[in-house]
Amino acid sequence: MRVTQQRKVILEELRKLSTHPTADELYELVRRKMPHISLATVYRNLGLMSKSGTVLKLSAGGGQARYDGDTSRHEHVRCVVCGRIADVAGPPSGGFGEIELPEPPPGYVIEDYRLEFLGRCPHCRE
Amino acid sequence: MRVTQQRKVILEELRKLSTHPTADELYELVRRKMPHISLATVYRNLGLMSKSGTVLKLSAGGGQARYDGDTSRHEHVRCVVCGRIADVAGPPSGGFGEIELPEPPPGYVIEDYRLEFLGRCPHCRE
DNA sequence: CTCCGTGCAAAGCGTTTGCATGCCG
DNA sequence: CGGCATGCAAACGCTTTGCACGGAG
Repeated sequence: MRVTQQRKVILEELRKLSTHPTADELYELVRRKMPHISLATVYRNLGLMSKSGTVLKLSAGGGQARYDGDTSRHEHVRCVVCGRIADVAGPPSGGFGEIELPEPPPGYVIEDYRLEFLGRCPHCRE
Repeated sequence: MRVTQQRKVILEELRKLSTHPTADELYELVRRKMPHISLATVYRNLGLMSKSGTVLKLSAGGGQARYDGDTSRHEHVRCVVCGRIADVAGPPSGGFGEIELPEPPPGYVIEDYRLEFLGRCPHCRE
């Protein structure tokens, strides 16, 4: 995988953030450093980097995907109103962080889990 | 909320299934009973019913949403290859089923969680 | 010099919506 | 009969893709 200017800037900007931006939020930021980059390039590289495990893709429930430059196992809260995501301090003490995989339905294999908390962000609490 | 023929058939068909169909899978089934129903109606009603809590919308990670006629709290496995969903027998013993909500980030309120297991269905195990 | 990666624009996919008609209550 | 729900088709939002050019190795 070639090291292009675009890839470097995309990853740098993503890693600076703890806001779990959407592709186009990140695009806007990257554009300040590299005004003629295209949104397609941002999508393409976020796609590749999430497949290779360099970044995490937090696919929303129907809306836009959000991306996380921190790939260590940690949990998130998603605001049910605006979709914003924040890191949850934990993990454990509560028992998540290492959830025991259950008995799979016949024929299935269970390999992993996905846990996310739902709530409201400061901006959406009315 | 009016009781129309369409709504009755949609809900009946969904409740017959344990396959967690997508909107268009359900549309195909409903069409056998009601050939001139439109896909928009299926979407509209699944939307309304999931908002009112009559059915569960299991929003996929970017792909199509799937729907569940069983609204009691239970967990699912999603096949990472084809997206198919099955019920997990549990819950507990493993400690999920009642996950303790963690300390929220400053300003946030945490109200609920979403847990789903990832794996492979019988059809996608190569 | 060779290709992979890029920019641009158009296509794709699931879902939603505007409008005129139809049917529930 | 009044008004919400439907069917149809077009619009939508996010994401992906085809193509010709440009820059990394």
